[in-house]
Amino acid sequence: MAEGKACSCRKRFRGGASGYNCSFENKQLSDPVMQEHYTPSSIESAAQTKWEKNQVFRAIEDTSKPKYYCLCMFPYPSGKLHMGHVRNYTIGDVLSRYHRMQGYNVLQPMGWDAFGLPAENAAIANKVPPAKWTWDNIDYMRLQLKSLGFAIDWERELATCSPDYYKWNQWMFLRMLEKGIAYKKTQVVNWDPVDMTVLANEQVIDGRGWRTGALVEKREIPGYYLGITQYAEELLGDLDKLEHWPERVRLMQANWIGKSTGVRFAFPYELDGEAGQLWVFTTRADTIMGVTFCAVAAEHPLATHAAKNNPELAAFIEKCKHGSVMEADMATMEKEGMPTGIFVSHPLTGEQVEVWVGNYVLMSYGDGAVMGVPSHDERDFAFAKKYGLPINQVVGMEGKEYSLDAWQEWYGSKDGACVNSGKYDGLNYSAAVDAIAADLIAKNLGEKKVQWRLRDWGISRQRYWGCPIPLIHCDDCGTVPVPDDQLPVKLPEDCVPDGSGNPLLKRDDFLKCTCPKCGKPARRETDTMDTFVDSSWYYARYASPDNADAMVDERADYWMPVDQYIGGIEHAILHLLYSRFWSKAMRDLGLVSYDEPFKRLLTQGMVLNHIFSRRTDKGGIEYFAPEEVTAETDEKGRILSVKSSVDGLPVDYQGIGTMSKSKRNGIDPQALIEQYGADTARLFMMFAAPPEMTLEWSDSAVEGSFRFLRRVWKLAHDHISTGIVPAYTSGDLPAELKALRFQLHTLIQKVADDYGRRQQFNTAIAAVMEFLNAFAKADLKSDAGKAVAQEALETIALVLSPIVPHIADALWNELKPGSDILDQAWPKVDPAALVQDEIELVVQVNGKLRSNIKVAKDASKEVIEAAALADENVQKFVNGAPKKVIVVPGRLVNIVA
RNA sequence: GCCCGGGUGGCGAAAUCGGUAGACGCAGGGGAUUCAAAAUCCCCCGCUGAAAGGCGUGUCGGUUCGAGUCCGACCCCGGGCACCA
Repeated sequence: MAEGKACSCRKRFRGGASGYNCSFENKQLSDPVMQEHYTPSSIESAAQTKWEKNQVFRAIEDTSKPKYYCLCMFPYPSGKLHMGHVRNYTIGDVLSRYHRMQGYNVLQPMGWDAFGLPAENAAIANKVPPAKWTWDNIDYMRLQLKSLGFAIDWERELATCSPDYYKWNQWMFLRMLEKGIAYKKTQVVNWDPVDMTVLANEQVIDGRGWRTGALVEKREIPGYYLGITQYAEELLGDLDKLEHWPERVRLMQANWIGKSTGVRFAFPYELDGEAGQLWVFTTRADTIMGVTFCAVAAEHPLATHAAKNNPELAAFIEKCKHGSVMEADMATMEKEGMPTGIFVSHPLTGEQVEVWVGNYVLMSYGDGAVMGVPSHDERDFAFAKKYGLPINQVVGMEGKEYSLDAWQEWYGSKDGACVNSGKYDGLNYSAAVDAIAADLIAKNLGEKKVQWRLRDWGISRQRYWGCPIPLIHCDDCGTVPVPDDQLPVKLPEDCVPDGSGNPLLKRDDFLKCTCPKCGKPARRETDTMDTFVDSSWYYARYASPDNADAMVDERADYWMPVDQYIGGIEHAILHLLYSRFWSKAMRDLGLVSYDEPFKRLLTQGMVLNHIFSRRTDKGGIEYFAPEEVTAETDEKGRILSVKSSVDGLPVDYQGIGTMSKSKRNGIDPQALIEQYGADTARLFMMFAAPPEMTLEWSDSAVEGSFRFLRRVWKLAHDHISTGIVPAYTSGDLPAELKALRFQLHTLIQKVADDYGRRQQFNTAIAAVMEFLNAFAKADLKSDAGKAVAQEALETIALVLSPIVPHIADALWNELKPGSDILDQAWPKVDPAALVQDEIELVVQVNGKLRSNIKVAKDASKEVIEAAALADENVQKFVNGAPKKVIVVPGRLVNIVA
């Protein structure tokens, strides 16, 4: 059903597009004179129709050219494009079109990250099946993307909610199951006791369910995990190979993976006559002599045991089990604990140490228990102070006094040496760790261990709108994988979730099946996969989107890895790490041959806008779009108070944040495109800020981008209306034209550097604007002037074409009739144009700018120094002989007086 | 709380390797053109000062002939924190 839908809408679009393509050709024939005014709507539809008709962006494997696979993160089909999408896809389009001009065989595909929670929310709100809502959104957003004129190969379009696609999620999951990469264990989820449903983190607001307002509970349920930790070492090590990734992303991933080498050791104990061991992990084994307590997670077996005859402790444990599962909440909440009355022996001293239950100890990290060294761990220090536990200093630093009054930074330092630690006294950090580890190992109570912060990836979701996990539950055979020839397990597309649990549980036609092993009636798994699974390999599927028999084929060997990946910085960790892991898993199954899927990464900054909200009476949050509120501001423009324009009641201002559908603060680019055209929208987004930086939305500057395009059009029109001529190639020129050509050819270099190496487009645009200012001022009426004007205008069309392809196409049609700008190579720099005789240097005295001097390009240091000292203005600030003169070739002279 | 970014005129920003702070644009002011308006073109536009000059890149301190850029401490804003995508 999903597939049929996709096909029909593609046909619909093509039919619609061909309806107006004849107007373009008619205009060419009947109206050979260039329009005086810039009219984006006709220019843009003409260019887009031509591109679509000639299929110019179809990517075909061609080993005679270097390939360039340029990929933007595919959008979630939320309904409309927002400015973040325009930014993302324009960056990708500029890079794609630029590389095409540089001779690459370019692939730029597009698809839809089509499973996910918002479709279920929409279903709850509007009673529309998620499938219909999603496919309708895709149809609309595809049209929006097409109206922006991106050089996309639409033949490769995919949607993750199509069974053609998610069949391979299921197939891959079964292979991972066979290899032991996928496995089952319990997971902790947010449970809404009123709706009897699992909530996503974003559906929990201040510990309460978003719809019911009920206090959310933590609940342990079984789920499937992918063993990403099996790849932890490689995922960390290979970060070094990703030299074209931003350093900050590699850093974030390395910290996330979090390799720490330490010691895992045990506190022996005897409980009800039975011997046991409480295992903990620490990176600070050197402080082990300072242990004054141990803390275990609420779910730890010792806690459970102690709670049996201790109702107070049982209540505390119950309280710990409530509340959030989010790390941010865990880290900021008040650290609380309660003693269990159970004592364990210190493994080295034999001293008795009491075990506490701590709400800050995570069962999922390490062994679910930690040693407490309040003297040298800030969290333990606060905990000990709160509960009056002893604090024994065991690390000292020369010249530093240990005081129990307040925590000091150096207490946690690894730069000190052991004190009050018996035979370990005087040892530094690493020597102490080694000695203590050796002693623990000798006692059979410890081991050196590498601990990872990275946890295995839980992929089970108790939700409807996702890829079904291909398993069958049989009373006799247990959990049985769905055989490959029965894939895909198709999701029924007519369900309408109502917020109270997974609607698949009510669908007998989905649930009921026969056991593949014994043939008896059995029940299908109703959990679906995390949508990060869908996005972990779509980039590879674009290479072979039509293959019904294999996940990927040999065409992936041609296109992969992705040469340039572009997406929001918010994906720096999870999506990119999961994709890297999935690639390696595919490689180990022999499906692909690359180790890393993305060669070069550009992380664009988020597009931000103001967020307005109000509490609902149930304790949930209702968001207001910026146009639905009126704000009062102070003289500096800061928001003081906000009211709803509808009911006039106060609204909370939540500050600035990323544009998102859920927060209702997105700006729809449609109005912008309709008013100014796609080229202006594209130009403005590229001009407003460098791609990596966050961008606070403001629509006041759009006008300037439009004005610039109109100016380009007018200058070209003025030139063309007096007759086009061959572009200048060689011959003597007057100084003014020489200077203009110097600027033009510097511009070609500058823009190529900005597009290709720096990936910074705002400065490229500024450089073209600067050149255009000079061009407009120049006198180009002579024959030589006209030839240079032709050369300049052709060059401007070429260098701007990646950013504003429609106007560039139209200008090219006028400047070089009979040829297509898409077939043109990047303009060549004329070395003769770059020759300069004189250069200007800045002269500073004591680091302060005092003058400028002109010297011959190759003037010696002595000549430059003399010229600088001879300068009238410089002499005013220099009395007598200078102490020192610094000459920076080609830049400046600094005289130290 | 932890990890990662960012902070420069009224505003978006530039300064790419430590070398002219504010390119380019928006907004604003003045003028030209026009019967008028739109559009366009020209000039001004960090603060201070009559000028010479002085001050100025979140705050405080340091390194350097020279710091927006490097180092240390702090403040504010944004992103991520594993079930939003």
